Amino acid sequence: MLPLFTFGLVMFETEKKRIEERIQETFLQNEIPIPEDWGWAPIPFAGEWGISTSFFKVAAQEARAGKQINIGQRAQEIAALVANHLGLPEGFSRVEAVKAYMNLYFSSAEYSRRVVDTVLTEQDQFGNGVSKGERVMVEYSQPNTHKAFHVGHLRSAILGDVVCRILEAAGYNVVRANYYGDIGLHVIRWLWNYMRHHMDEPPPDRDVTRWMGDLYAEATRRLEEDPDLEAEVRTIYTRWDQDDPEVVALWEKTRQWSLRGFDDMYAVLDIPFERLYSNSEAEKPGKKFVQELIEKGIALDERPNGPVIVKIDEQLGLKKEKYRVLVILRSDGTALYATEDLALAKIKFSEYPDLVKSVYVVDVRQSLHFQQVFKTLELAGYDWATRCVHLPYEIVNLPGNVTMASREGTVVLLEDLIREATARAREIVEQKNPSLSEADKNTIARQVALGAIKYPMVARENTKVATFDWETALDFEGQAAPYIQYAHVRANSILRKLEHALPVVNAPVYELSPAEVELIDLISRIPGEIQRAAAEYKTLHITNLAYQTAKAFSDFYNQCPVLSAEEDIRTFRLQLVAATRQALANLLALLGISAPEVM
RNA sequence: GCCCUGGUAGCUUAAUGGACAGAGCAACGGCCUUCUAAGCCGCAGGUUGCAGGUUCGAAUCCUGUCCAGGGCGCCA
Repeated sequence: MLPLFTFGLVMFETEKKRIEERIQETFLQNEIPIPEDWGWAPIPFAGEWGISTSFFKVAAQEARAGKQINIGQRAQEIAALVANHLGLPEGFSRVEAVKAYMNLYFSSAEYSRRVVDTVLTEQDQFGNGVSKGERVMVEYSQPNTHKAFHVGHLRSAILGDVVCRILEAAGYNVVRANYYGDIGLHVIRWLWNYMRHHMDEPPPDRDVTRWMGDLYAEATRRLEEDPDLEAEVRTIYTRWDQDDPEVVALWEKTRQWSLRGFDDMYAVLDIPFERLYSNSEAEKPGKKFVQELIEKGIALDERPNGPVIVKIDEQLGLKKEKYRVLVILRSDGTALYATEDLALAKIKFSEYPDLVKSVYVVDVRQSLHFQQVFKTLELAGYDWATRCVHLPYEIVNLPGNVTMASREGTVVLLEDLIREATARAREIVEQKNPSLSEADKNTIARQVALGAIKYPMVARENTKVATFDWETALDFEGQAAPYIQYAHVRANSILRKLEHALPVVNAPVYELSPAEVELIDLISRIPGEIQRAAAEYKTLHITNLAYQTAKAFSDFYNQCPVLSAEEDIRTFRLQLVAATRQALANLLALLGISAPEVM
């Protein structure tokens, strides 16, 4: 059963209900069984606007019940029967039964005005669902301190941010969470290198994250050259574990440097967080929790000869291996990611007991890990464990399917990407709009660059590997964010030329052209697509719709003159342009991309 | 060995089990004294990896197989 909100039909709920009742009457009168599942779809022909349904399922049901029929023919018969009985409902201009489908074409006058008026009334709220009164937490980004922030880290940050924006628009109360990897062997290696070779060196004013990453790479190099030095690293780890004041103080100070660098980057990217967690804070609760699991008999303590483990499949009585074995504490008693993840989930639900979902935006390589963690929590008796969701995404690779690695020096740093993209966008603004002020040119360049960077991260299936290459990243044409921004700019440009205020209500509606119908149709789908995207955690539905709407507007722009049109047409077109500008701005906002006025 | 993803035009990709598989890039040919050409139009380009099956109907579901990537008790 398809949810009713699918395909933006939310705007026409009342009409649809009435029609469904009439269809049921037809079925009863003709002794046709009423099908279990019923679905409406938009009419898929460009420039045609309306709703459509098919009767294959009903006919197939009759065939299964023993009737000797040709399903295709019978379905068409039923479609014709229903269409006849239905007549022409109010608000529709045409009803047809064709190829077993019944197509109901909207009467453009009434519906187009309704769509345009709704957008212009609701403005930046257009598309948003009513509050669901439910809270959802989304954890995303999860950068490691003392390391660089590269393009590969971008997907979680941007995907998570956009998922949050979509959930908020859909009517959820969203808690945006980050989870810093601020302790672990990588951090200690960094500290070791700093203490031995850079003690008291201050971080640079700019590009702190790059510098942190450089020192980390240096540490790795030194340790590779002389593996014996690992002993020194382990000594520092022990000192940290035992709360040695010198090590802890240095750790806290340097950790702040990374966090400051991340804050700067999140500010540039316009990616906010509400609750910050770190694995250092989950470490001690994690160890305590492991102890509880041992006492409950869920975990098996093999120390000192082995680690603490949970034999999940055995606990569940599974014959085939599925969840396998999860190691939750090292044999030397130090914590693992799993230790901390168990505790963190508990912390989240004790802070927000009403979470209906706790989402983890983490790359796909950790799928098994999260299944294990969630299942272990379930075994421990926490009913909220089933509300934990791993939202996996594929990683960002370099051309040739090469994974970025700091050690290989193949990483593309976020700072560099933003700088390059902005410079490129700046050149183009200079060509297109030389008369703008320097400040405006810079702002626009920044908006275009960030849009171009963000869009490809959310405009593909989460489960598909993204490939980063400079050429594509710096291409501002075609199916990309600048195309959508440009459509917004053009709409704005028409409206700016108005001498008087936009006429607000009851613009007369004339016989609309296909380009106009297409545009209105797409705008009307926004509320439904937001719900669908939220239900499936799929940003792709929004990028698709944003691109299609921009494309429809470009068609309209080319085919339908606005300012030079005669009075009646002009009035409605102006409203349509205003509605489109609003719709595009709202869609871009959902993607965390700014909508420039000029570019 | 077991498990999870993906495989659609030269490249990047879209498509709720449904009406002719839709775009962008690249190539080629057009369109700026007309609301910004970061645009538009045209032209091409596909046995949806392969083989079976389910279904009235399969890119989509199932089975097998090939290719690519990933995961699998003390990495994160």
